[in-house]
Amino acid sequence: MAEAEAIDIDLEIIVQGAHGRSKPELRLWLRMLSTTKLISQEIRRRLRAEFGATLPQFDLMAQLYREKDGLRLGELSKRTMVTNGNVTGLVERLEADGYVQRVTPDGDRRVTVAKLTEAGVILFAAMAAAHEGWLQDMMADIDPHAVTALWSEIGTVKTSANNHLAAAFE
Amino acid sequence: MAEAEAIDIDLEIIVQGAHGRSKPELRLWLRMLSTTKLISQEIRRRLRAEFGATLPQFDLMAQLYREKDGLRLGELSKRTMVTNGNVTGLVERLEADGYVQRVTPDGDRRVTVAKLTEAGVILFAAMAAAHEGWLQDMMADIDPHAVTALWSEIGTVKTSANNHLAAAFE
DNA sequence: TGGCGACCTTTGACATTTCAAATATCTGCT
DNA sequence: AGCAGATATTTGAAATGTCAAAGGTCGCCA
Repeated sequence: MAEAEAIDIDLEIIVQGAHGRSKPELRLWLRMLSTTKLISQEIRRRLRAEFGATLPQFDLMAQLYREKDGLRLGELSKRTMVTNGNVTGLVERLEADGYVQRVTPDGDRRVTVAKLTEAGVILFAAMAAAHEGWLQDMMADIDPHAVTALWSEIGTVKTSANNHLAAAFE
Repeated sequence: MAEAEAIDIDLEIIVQGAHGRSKPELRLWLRMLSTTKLISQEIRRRLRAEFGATLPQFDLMAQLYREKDGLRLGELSKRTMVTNGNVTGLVERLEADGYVQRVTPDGDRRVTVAKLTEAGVILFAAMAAAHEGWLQDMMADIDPHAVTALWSEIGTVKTSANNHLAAAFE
């Protein structure tokens, strides 16, 4: 299958107009976006193939995994960067599958707390181990120093972006 | 509104187990993912607010913009990294809005070629200009040298990932 | 010339996504 | 007590996303 050649074409050919050259910020963004998309899709494929799970489910379970007491849906929403309405459905399906359980605490009946079931803990532990391995595999060709350096540099990107969001004009 | 504080919590708190420390590759991945998500969402908000358009529509139009003769849907699918089935609907809606036109070439009736209409060209040009500005804004706090360096380093990430995809075992 | 296999797009079933509006519940103030 | 405003979640509509299967069309070869 001529699947591989498709991969190099990619999003990076976006915008940068007929004129040709585009601003470095735009180039960087397009490369970040296409790289992230590429890796995400690979992870999604493998999660599906090996565990029958989706990436959003994995993300959600990851948050619950490190909070044994569970999380309110609003907290889950913030941490997964997913809207409230979306969390509702995600949790619903995970509950139907028996990996997550919903509880309403006594104190406040507006609140719903989601936590992993035992089956959920077991499944997630397996997925997390595989997931980490996949990443090491996919990043195997990168100089280890570069990995750390990149982590740090991308931190500045994130900070900068955070400081220039239109929404949060408090 | 306590919107800003949510942003720093984020995906990065994924996985890395109860044990704490996680592999550098995983940390890098989580940071790339959360940063990309953050910026994507901001762009989506602004596209919607200022142009009533969605990000996938923008992406698709970007591809068509630089190919005046249009693209076959399969090509569009590869370049936007979106599945075939998805492209069908995307193009359908853009056609309904009058920004894209579908044509079946004489030679091969299996093929559908999509191209921007005049209205599409005009709209996209405006969006692209704004889009580039938003990115420069969001990346304003980054050292310009770092922007270029990052672009290059992320290239190695992309290459490495590409070389370790499970799918393309040709 | 008939048909098989390859190629291109659409369709259908689901899951995820966002936004906005609707529900429920709680809190504090009068 | 009682209600206004703040909080928390759900719902509903529309778009996007995947995958697998189905539909056409084409090319080639026996």
